[in-house]
Amino acid sequence: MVSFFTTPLKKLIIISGPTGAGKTNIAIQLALFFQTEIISADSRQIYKGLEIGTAQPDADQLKLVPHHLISSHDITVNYNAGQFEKDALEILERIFNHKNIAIVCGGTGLYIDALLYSMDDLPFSDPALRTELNQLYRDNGLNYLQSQIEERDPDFAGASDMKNSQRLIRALEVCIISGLPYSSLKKGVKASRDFEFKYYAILPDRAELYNRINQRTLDMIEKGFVTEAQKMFPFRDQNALRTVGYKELFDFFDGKLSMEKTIELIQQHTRNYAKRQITWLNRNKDVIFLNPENAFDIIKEQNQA
RNA sequence: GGUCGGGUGGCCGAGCGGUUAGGCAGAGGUCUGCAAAACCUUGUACAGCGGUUCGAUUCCGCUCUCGACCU
Repeated sequence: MVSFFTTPLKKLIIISGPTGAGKTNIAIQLALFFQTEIISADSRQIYKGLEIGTAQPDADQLKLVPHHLISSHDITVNYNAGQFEKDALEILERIFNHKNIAIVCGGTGLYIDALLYSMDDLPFSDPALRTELNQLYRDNGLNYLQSQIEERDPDFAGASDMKNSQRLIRALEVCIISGLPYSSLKKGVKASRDFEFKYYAILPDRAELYNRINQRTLDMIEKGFVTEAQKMFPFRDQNALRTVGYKELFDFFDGKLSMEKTIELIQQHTRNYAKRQITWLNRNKDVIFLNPENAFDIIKEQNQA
């Protein structure tokens, strides 16, 4: 029964979409319009020192609107989706204390899903165990991981990730920590959130998107991306630096690539990344796709009180 | 003009008388704590024309073409 005294739910507006679609600007415009704050959902913009290469909002933009989880972590930190879920919920609660609308902006689909739909209560990864499993994989190959999984979690063994060492290692890790099969712990039950959301994806047409990506790469170089990457060179083994742009520039520093080839590869790999993001968004029926041109107006209309 | 090498799918690149090279790109896809990551699916191409052969991308000849060297 609908009550007159039901307090209206707080609302979360998600601005996602592939890299280079123009999310940042739209999110800032919306934040200004709704007088609220932005939580970034980007697995790489979270790191300090990657300002140019991950296209973080610049100083002026950051002054316009309060941002969260931008340049907030040291590059030696191993951040992850589970942590993001916790952090984002916490920040969101603070924002909702005095605002009715909050904005999440970012292209890391897994992080957004974690926030919106929650993750099962699986154990976090244990660094020591993770290192050990990585070592075992290096020494004994994929076959070893596969046979371990077949033993501990036959149901998972039927899944399609049997050639994916990364997923195999995580599954094994969960089996070992919990003493239970990984697949038995994946309940797939969505936690209920005390806010409602609108999940938008900014999506230019493919040719336009690729043009933007190519141009933006050139702009980054112009802004000093090479110098920024040089500073990060000593940290190349950190997960934070397993990132499009930095990887290619590291090869350039190693003398493996010409600058021309480096730029070409950065553009190409960024396009590949964008395509994967689109694939991710496509399968989610909550996602509302919008053109960059009219996205702001439509979102404004759909969310005005 | 002569000699010697080469010409393989959008690109790189093996190979061989009869069997799928492979990689990259492109396209599509997977996705529960590394996600800008990791992984999966997808391409019948051998310069052209003749010849040899049961069979030629692979052998021979010619043509075209690229490169190197010589005159």
